[in-house]
Amino acid sequence: MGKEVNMSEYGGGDDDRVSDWELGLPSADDLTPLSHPLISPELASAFSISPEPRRSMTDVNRASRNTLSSIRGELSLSDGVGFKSFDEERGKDKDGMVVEGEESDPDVAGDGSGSRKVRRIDESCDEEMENGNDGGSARTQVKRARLVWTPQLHKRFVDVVAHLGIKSAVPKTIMQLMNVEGLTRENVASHLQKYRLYLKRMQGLSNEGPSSSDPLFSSTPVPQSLNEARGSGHVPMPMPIQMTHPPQMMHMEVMGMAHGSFQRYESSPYNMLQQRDWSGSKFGSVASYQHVTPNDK
DNA sequence: AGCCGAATAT
DNA sequence: TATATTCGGC
Repeated sequence: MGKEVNMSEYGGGDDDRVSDWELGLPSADDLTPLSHPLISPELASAFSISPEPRRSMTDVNRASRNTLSSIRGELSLSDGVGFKSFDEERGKDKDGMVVEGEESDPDVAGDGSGSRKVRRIDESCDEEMENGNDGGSARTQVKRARLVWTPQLHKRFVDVVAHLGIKSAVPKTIMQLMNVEGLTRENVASHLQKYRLYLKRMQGLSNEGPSSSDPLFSSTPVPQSLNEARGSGHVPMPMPIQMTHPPQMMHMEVMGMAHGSFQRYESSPYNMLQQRDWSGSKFGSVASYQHVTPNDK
């Protein structure tokens, strides 16, 4: 159930890569045993912290699958919909996971190991508000958490847009090519809107007239038939995006952050810190959903 | 109907 | 500010 991914070979070298990758992993002895609680039960109960989500082997296996699938090119946003199992916690599993601190949380980058802060662990159940409506449709749409455009996600977005050319770079197409599980057209549309404004500013600021050196405006014909890639149980192959030109970006620290900068995507320390070599054709960035605390109750 | 893009909302 | 949602046009 769920989703079957036809994992025939993509390139063939994947297994080797994974093996290499595994060499770098800590041995089982180095890891904190699953059974070992990070917070003592007393402490937990004292603070009304939910008593250890208790990771089972099932959980571990699932996380493992997620990681592997992202390695082989399938991105996925931690299931935004419906389920929020606790072990999907941010900052944990999934290799290059970027933790976006919401509100107050200045440390993030620091510790690579050890103490993960215990931040507001609450609301074990906030879905399902009762609907006193009469009649019938019991469809309660669970609200998705806000998508956080991590540098990796954004990079993929930019790559896809660049390779589509400005013309066919519309939300639906972009979404399809990005091939990120859970990413919606609306997500992309919203981001695209902002991105276009950003490009417009860049264009107007640097020099007048449509610069043909900008890949985005050179009307790249859509490569192949990227439509029709769906319908049949065909596994969407991670698109081997390689850019003809480096992404159009400049360091704009000089102009101050008032204008121009598209967030800090280009210079995020996370990039240096934990970006593997995405060069080539494999992708592995992961985005995270931020559960914006709606309202404490 | 579905998608897009701008405007507006959170 | 970043992202979501709404709204009008196609």
